[in-house]
Amino acid sequence: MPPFVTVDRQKLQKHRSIQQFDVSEAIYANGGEGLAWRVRKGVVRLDTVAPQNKRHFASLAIAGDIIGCETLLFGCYTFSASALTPCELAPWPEGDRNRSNDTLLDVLAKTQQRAAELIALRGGQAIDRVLGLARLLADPAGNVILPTRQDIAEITDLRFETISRIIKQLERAGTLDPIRLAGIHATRSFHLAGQACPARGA
Amino acid sequence: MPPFVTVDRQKLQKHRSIQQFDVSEAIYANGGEGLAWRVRKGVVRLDTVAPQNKRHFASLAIAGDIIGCETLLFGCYTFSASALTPCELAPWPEGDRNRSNDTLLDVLAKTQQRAAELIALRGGQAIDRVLGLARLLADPAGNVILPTRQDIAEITDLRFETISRIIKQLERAGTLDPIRLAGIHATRSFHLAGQACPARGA
DNA sequence: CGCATTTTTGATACACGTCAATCTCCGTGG
DNA sequence: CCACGGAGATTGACGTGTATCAAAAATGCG
Repeated sequence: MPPFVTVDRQKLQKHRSIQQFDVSEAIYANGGEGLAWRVRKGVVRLDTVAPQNKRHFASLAIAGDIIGCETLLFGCYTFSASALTPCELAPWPEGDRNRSNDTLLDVLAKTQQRAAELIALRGGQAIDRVLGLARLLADPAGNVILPTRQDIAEITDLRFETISRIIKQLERAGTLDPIRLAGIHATRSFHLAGQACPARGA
Repeated sequence: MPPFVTVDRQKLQKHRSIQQFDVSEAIYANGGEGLAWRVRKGVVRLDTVAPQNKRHFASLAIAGDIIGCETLLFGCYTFSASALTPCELAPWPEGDRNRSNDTLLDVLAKTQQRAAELIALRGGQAIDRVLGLARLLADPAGNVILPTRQDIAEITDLRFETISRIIKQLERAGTLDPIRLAGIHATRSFHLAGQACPARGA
C-alpha cells in the first residue's frame, strides 16, 4: 500500500488547487466569499442557515456536481457546505481546458434533476427513502459510503433511530452488505445488491 | 365587468405570444419540443414521468420563474408541466429587450433557492408544510389561490384527507380566511393572516 | 336540474417518533 | 496496557401523527 499513497501525493501536487475534506468538515459557509467548485469525489451537503444559526438540509452534491455557482452572481455563498463523506473538490470552471463539458446550462439542467431526486427522497415509506439515497450515492459497482445515520435522517426527514433500524433490516435482507476491514464491521461502507443501470424490470 | 374583459383581450393581442392555461391543464409534456417559458402569473407544477406514465411531483414554478430551460440544451423537455392555478406564460428569453434581468445565472440561483424551499415543504409536521406552501404561493397582500387538495398533498407528501383537515383547522383558527364570492364559500381562494415581507419578529 | 368531482368528516390502523438504555468503536491519558 | 469518556449506532417499549377506509356533503359543470 505505500506506493499507492505515494502516487496520490504526486497527483495532489500536480493539481495543487484540489482540496480534500474529511467527514463532517465544513467546506464553506453561507455569506462567505469564494469560488465555485466541482465535486470530484464524495458527497457534499448544502444547508440553508436560519436565525439562531440553525441549519436546514437544502441540497446534496455528488461526484460531478458543481456547487457554489451563485458566488459568480452574488459574490458570496447562498448555502453552507459540508462533507458527508471524504471529499475532493476542484475549482470551477477549470480555466485551462476548453472542453467545457459543463456550461452554465449543463449545471442548471443537472441541478433541476438533482432537486427532483431529492424531492423523491422525502416521500413514500422510510425504507424506500433510504434505499433511494443508497442508490443515488452508490457507484456503478454498487459500492457506497453512506453518511452518518443522523445525516441520512436529515436528508430523508426521518429520525436517526428509524434510519438505524432500516439499515439493519436491509443488512439482514442482504440488500446492504457491510464491508469488513480487518474483521471490523463497518457502519458506513456497504455493497448494495441489485445495483446496475436503472433499466431492469420488476 | 365587460370593459375589464375588453382590456384583457387587447393586452393579449398586443403580446400575442403570451399563453394562458386553466387549472389542471397540461402546458407541455416531457420529451416534447418547445420553448422555455417565463411564468407571469399562476403556479406551475413540474413532474417526472416514470414507466406506466406515472407522474411524480418534481418541482414548482411561481410568478417570475423560468421553466423548460433544459430544451435549450437537450432540445426537448425533461419534465412535464401543468397548471395548478390559472396561469399566464411568456416565451423566454424575451428577445426584444436587452434588460436581461434573467441571465442563465439568475435562473440557476433561483432554481437552487426554489429547490431548497420545496425540500422544506416535505419536512416537519403536516400543518407547517401546508402553511409553508400557502406562504410560498401568497402575494404580498396575503391573497393566495391554493392548488387542489390532491395537488397540495402530492407537493407535501401527505394525503388529501389530511390536507383537507388541516386547511379547515387553519380556517377555524383564522389563519386562512376563505374569500367568498356571491356568498359561496371558496375552497381555493384565501387571505392568509400575518403574511407580509419575511422581515418581522416573532 | 342532475351527475361527476372535489371536499369534508368520522372511525380505526399502523408507520414512524420519542424516550431511554446499552453497545461498539476510538482516541486520550495515566 | 488498561481505565476512561465521548460520539455514533443499536435496540426496546410505548405514544402519536398521519394514513386508510368509508360515507356524506358541497361544489361545479353540462
